Amino acid sequence: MAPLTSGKTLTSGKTRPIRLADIARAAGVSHGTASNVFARPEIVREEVRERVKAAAAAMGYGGPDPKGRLLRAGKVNAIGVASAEPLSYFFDDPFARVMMASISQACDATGAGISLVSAANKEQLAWNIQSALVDGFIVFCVEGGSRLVELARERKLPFVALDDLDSDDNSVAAIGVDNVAGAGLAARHLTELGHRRFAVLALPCADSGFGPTTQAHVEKALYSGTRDRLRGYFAELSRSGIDISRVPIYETVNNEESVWAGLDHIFAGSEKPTAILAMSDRMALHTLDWLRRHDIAVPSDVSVVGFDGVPEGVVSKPPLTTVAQPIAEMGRRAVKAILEYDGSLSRQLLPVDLVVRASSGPSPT
Amino acid sequence: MAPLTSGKTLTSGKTRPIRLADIARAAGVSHGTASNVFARPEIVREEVRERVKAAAAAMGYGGPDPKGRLLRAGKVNAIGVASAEPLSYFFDDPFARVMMASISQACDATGAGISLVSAANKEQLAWNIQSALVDGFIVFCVEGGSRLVELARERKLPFVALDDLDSDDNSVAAIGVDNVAGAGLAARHLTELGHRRFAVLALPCADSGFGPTTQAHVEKALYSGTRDRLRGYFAELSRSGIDISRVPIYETVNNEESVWAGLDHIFAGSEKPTAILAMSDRMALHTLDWLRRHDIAVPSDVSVVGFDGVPEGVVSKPPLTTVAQPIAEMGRRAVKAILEYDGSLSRQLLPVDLVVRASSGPSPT
DNA sequence: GTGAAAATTTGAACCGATCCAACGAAAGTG
DNA sequence: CACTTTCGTTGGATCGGTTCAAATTTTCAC
Repeated sequence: MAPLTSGKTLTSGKTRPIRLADIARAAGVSHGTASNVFARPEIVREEVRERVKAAAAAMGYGGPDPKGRLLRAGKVNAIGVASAEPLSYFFDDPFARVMMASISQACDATGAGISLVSAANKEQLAWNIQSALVDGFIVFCVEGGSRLVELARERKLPFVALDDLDSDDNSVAAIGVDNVAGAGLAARHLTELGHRRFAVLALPCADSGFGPTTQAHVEKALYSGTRDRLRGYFAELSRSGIDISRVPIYETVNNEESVWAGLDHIFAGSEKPTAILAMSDRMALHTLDWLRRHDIAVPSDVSVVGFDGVPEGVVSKPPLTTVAQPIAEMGRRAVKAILEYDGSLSRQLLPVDLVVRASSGPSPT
Repeated sequence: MAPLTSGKTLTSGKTRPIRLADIARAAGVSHGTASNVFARPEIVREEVRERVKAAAAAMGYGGPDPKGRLLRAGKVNAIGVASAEPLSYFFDDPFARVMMASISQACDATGAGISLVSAANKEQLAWNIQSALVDGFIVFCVEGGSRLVELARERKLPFVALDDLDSDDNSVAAIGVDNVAGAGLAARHLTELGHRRFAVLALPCADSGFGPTTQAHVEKALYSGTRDRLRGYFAELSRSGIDISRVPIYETVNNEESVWAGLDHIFAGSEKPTAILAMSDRMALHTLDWLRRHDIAVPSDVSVVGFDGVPEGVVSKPPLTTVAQPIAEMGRRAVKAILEYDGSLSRQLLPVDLVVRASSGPSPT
């Protein structure tokens, strides 16, 4: 039906895109008027308007190029969401997905677009952040968060770190939850159920891969959430008189392989835990899979408590007890912080909720 | 630690961003040289380079603004992914998610970014497409696809329609599957199992909401996939001697509410089906939920066959028999089509696969 | 027919960079 | 010492629009 006009014109073998100026010349009007025809048609006399539109159609003009407009307007009307993981993280990871759904709803409501910024390797990341066409960044702070924050800060654009309220560096705008308190809630829930033998599955602490680790090592974690959650667990366990130095900690990379390796390791010992504290629901869900495959009953043999509150935890077998973050609220606030940036530095600590479902129960011993 | 320089300077109450030209002046070099310091530092004499960098740091310059670079460079190095649904569709819908994961992997591999383009309402959509800073579009063609395609076409940028190989309009680059053949596979699978009483859950045909519909109405569906899948179902059922005029078709909007309403309607009749043909896995999964809640056993009472092949179908109760699209391959090809656009019009029809799992079995009658 | 008010149109300035031909200075060559 | 290279730097052109004050035309009242 519509002709396959290319928007380019063939001149001596070379092809050049059509500009607004070309249309203006063809229609015999000034650039200003031509621009108005597209941007504010109502102020242009009808006859002229039609003439310009006809010229545009005849030449296969695709409308004003946003690249040009952008420079003058200054605002891109899009926010960048950055992570140090590959782009597919946004669609694969349960926590990221819920967060993104919330962010996108907030963006939709205000008409802002979303640019996904990420990278397979570190050099690429820097370039991608530096050249992202956005009005601000929301930074996902898992693994490699601090570098990301540094890069975002250098752009001198509004940005907010998600879930990385590092108490050591409060010069960064951030929205997060009280990881210490949340972890404490999880630990207390289990001690109240009579559990005395624990194991912790930790989020990545360094770029070092996965394996058994120690409290001292976790204290140096790049991602403050990892550190704070461990502090929360241990503070609560100590209060119940549990010798935390004997609680095994296994550092994972938040995927099935490393979680299963961790459980293999933890359950190989002689003093098997009756309760697993997982720093993410994703790890907790992989744990449930592993336990089922090893015919260990949940929660009668082993209790599992996650962290995050992702929807998959509702339908897992059994449904997962977890520390729920107000993910939707965090997303909304992050978008608001970028879009309504006023130069101030907002650091918001949101409360978490212990959601008790069927993966936790009284200690068998 | 780092000072909270704002990248803006305060002049008589007004704030103005710092430009490369400001740095050049401060450092006493031409703007050409200042540009080189950031873009090709190796061709600038070290002494000068350091001086410029120092000036930039002192003034709180955040590096060359990509907005400026963009205009000159022409390429955005990002592809737009458009849908007529709200932005959260990309993170909520199982099919979209798998597709996006594949698209994002392909983008990561080439260093391209992703811009999500979408809109709550129609006017917004047009504007968003017209002003998206992208090098090309991948258009998700469910509901409202044709309008989207038209909008994308007007931008005169490379674009490819996903899953909308409308046989009536082959002037559009598209990557899709053989919907007729795929639907045929599903229907034949069920007829071979002895089923004779069918019901069809259809994807949206018009903006008209949901409710019972007819073959004639579906023929006019905006989204060609809906039409073609019905054609495929009915061609195969007819071949088995089934009176297709008596097969109920219920149009849904691909969500739980409309699917459940459809099933309420279908199972309210006297001639209850033994087999449900769902045009998407999402609908099929909602169907499994509905059947479980109504104590209708799958597959012994009713068989269900979906369409898409999303991962959720593997872990559903029972696992879903479906017509699997090569989603990952489609995503890869779509990205390739945009990034390596050479002016040609590629229309690719990919094969589908019947994946038999536990949601289909012999007819009870 | 005239002057003022209203409606349109114009054209230059600007947005913030990159690119490149030309130029100047330093280094190398015979 | 004159002459060619080589290296670094300069400044103007360009990318494709938008904006706004000023100029021009049209409309309208008297």
